[in-house]
Amino acid sequence: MSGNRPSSRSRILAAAAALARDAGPGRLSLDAVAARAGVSKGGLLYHFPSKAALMAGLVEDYIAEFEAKLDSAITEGDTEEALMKAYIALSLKSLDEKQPPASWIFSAMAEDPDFLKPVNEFRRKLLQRLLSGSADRTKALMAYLAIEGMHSLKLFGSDQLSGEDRDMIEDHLLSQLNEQPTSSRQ
Amino acid sequence: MSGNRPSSRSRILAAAAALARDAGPGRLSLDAVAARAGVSKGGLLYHFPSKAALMAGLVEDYIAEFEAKLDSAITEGDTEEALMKAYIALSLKSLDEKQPPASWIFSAMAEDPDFLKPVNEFRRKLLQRLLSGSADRTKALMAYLAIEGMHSLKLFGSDQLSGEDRDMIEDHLLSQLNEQPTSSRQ
DNA sequence: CTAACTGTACCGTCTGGACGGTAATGTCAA
DNA sequence: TTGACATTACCGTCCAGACGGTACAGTTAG
Repeated sequence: MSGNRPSSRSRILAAAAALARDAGPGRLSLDAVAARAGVSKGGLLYHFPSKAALMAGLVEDYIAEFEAKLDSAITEGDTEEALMKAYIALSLKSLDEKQPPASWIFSAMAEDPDFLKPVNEFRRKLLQRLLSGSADRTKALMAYLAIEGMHSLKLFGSDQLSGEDRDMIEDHLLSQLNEQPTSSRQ
Repeated sequence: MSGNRPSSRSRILAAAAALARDAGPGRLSLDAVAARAGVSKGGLLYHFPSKAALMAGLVEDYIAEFEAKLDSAITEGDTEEALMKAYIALSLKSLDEKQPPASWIFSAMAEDPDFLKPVNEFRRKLLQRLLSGSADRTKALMAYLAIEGMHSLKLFGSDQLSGEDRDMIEDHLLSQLNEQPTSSRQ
């Protein structure tokens, strides 16, 4: 369904994301996005016939990109634990580097919280896979929540965690994978 | 600085929070808030002379309320660990019950991310206190991040966690408080 | 010929905010 | 006690600008 246009579509999406970061999530107007993408407003509306379509496109690409990275990080035949390992590495990498936060999420949320439903659905399935592949449910939940927490801090522009703290957490999460479960009930 | 007005000011704030939940964070207009609060727009502008002032009021009350609850939960003379215990209990309670999420945060974020600076600052200090009162930095960080993660899930309207999962996490977090630290470096 | 635009001109709606007015309550000097 | 004035707490109206979206004629590359 999603075409593999190399230039315009992705340039518009990138411009929208950059604009939400630079100008603030509330300043994400069609005019501003078009200007930033170097495209006329008519051209923007050609690719995304409404603002809702733009938001949906942002969400779609966001999920697809993450899924692709996750899939490529986990080679076939791996154990179920490999998924958790890949998820930890992938998340921490996106957190660690100077990669900017996905501030456009706030734009989508303000426009209509339903735009984020596909993301929630994706995450729900991911958590299920993570849990089913883990011997200790509590530890797996803690890992997932801690990563979610770091994403949240990043998203809200908080710099409460130092690089060393992040490394500590990563070490901790990875080391937990190679331990036997402690009192896993059910 | 913040007066203890019993009716109008707090009614407006409550109306704003309710409206962000019901109509969506992007629909938080002065007109809508005024109507919901049973006040004319002029009346609203009397209490909050600009939309920015409204947002600041929301943030201020949010922090003050949380701080008050935290302070009242921790009696004087308690050990440093009591703060973490109180924080866990307080957070989980606000997560567990049918208490609605603070969706107005998205409105504030869309308007201007700087509105959330006081919240980040408050949280930063809280984390410092939490860490300084903890023997095992990694465990304390994990606890903080896991709670942050649960807050994030709630805020984004995700229901990935069941009530049992939340109870499991709470048990885990509290049990961690009564254990000796494992390989605390530095 | 067609797809992929550009550019311009609009339109209706919503929004923050300014403004003037007003009723009630309080203050205080003569 | 009373009259003059000040403050508080609003109400109702108005407006300029921004916004999403439409319409359409023209242009350019394959």
